[in-house]
Amino acid sequence: MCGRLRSSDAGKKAVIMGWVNKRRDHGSLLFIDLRDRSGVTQVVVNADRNAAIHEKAETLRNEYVIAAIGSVKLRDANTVNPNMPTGEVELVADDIRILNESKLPPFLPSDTALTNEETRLKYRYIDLRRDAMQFNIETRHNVAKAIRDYLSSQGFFEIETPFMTRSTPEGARDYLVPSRVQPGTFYALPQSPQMFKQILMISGFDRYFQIVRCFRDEDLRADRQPEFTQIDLEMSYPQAERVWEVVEGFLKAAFHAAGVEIEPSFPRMDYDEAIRLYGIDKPDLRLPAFTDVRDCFTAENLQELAINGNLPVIAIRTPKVGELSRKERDDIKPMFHSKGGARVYEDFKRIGNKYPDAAAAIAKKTGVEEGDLIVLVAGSAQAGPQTAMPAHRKVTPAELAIYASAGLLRLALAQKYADRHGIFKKTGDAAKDFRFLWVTNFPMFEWDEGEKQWMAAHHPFTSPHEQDMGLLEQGVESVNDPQSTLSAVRALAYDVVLNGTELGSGSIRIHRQDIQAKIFKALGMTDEEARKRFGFFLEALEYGTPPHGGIALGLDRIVMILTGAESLREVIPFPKTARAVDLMVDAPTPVDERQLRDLGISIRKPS
RNA sequence: GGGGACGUAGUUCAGUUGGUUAGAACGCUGCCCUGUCACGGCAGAGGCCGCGGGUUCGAGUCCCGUCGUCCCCGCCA
Repeated sequence: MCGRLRSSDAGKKAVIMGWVNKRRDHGSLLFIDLRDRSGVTQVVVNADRNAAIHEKAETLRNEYVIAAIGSVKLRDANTVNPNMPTGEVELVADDIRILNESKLPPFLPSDTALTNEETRLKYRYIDLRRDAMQFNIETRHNVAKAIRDYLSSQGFFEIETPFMTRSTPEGARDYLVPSRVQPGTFYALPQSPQMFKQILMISGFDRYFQIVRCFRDEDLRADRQPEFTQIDLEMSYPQAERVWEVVEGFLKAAFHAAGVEIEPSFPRMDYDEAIRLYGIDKPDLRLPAFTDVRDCFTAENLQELAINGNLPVIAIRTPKVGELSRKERDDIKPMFHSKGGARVYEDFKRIGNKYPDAAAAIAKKTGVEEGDLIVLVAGSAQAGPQTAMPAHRKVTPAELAIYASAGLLRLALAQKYADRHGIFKKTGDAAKDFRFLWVTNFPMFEWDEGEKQWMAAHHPFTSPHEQDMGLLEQGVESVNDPQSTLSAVRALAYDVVLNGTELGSGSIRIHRQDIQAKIFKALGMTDEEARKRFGFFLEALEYGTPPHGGIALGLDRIVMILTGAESLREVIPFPKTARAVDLMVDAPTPVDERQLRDLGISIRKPS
């Protein structure tokens, strides 16, 4: 209630409770800013009016919890504070009750400079009192509620699935939960409810959703936590487009709940095109696309520069960076992570001096403007042997190496010079600030050079394209061959991308047991192995499985983008550090020998 | 597994070429102050310079190791 008082409440009696945000002591007149989740109101205590209350108010300290009882008064015109929503009124205290005292916290919620994250995480309950965190958590609630309401209105049932389930060796590492009743065996926490939601389709709940925690034991990033929340959904008999409509619908509702009006439908792009234009399968459309400028050079130019002219020569344009100093140019090279022999030419001026014709052609083709930075990425003329070069794929591995290296550099440059080009700054125009994209037609399989076998690019339950069934048939006959036609099989898989962040990923699933068997075979699994791992699921597929498909979106990431947060930790109340530690509760910890004995577990000491 | 940044008062930071007693702001404590809202004034307390070792007459500063936080690559069906 602290933040709700307005001039219309003037004259009313009020009781407000909250934390002492700030005390300003003027001797016999003192002011208390009282804070709760709704905001801050100024409480006035005057010794002339009530000496006993004033004396008590003088003992108040930051973060004490108090009740202030009094009447709401319009402030005199010269004491109105236009910077706060409650600034036209104040509460004149008739009584102050100290509900609880507080030790001096290591930092104050009202501090302007942000304390280091280690301290914030250890004292998370203090950190969460901050305005910004209260706003993030409130936004999260509003977004989740809007999605629940929207999907419910579209006939989806929210159905829970188990957290203690079966370990599947594919994909991310599992978090394991030992069984006491059956020592030596383990449950796994779900990486996603994938198989359960498909089984729900087989069970006749033709529209399912769940806002559900998922667990993956992999290394963390700013946008990756070991436990995270997905908006998971699945529907029967859909075309991919129908799934997209549903997603666009709930995202519109979710963004509306956060005060942002977006207008579906979102643009669509083939995976191959995303790679060619942006070097990544989650393009940030706010930044310029690549330009392939290999035709701007003569054959002699390319030879002198030791560039392979049969591979793309990528011009990365970063707008409005301005003239770079020698040192700034030198700093570009370390930002470049070369994959498969790709090389960077960061000094475009030098190329301009040596090859003025080429530079002019490049400038024209990229549409460069005054102050834009151009950096070239190309393949080495002495490129090593192409070990895996499926002829069927539109983008070959050698090309991919160049596109991918350039894609990472494009983002790194845009990040580094964000202050100069200002592209990431919010304009207030949702169509510019939030660039959504569907990326479609992912490859079904990717060749794993280490394991010497094909892996599912999405997951093994994804349906191949109807037109590519022939390639699948042909490909399963040579599953150990990186040149196999499996490379050309497209999946009915799709990602929804926002500003370069993958929000979610889904697919139309396989509903026929014979095709599922072929996929497992392509992945190098024998019938026996497939039965062992997924037997229950394969069996279910044989009892009248409807065609079905779905998607899962990261709730944390959606809220992160909506709130402008720099990391997921800002939108998760109790997150973990980069080493997957909870600094507040201090987890994980060793456990008692007795607990281990019950579970039949002994710890192998790391050597 | 690899690369990088950081670690100094409760907090945010400064600390020169290695040189006497390690500073500032905010916060905190006490006193003063009747219209402040980043209130103001006076006085004061507060330091294992992350930890361990080394070089040196002398280390916050240089070297090695280690711990912690953050970012990136790998990894994340």
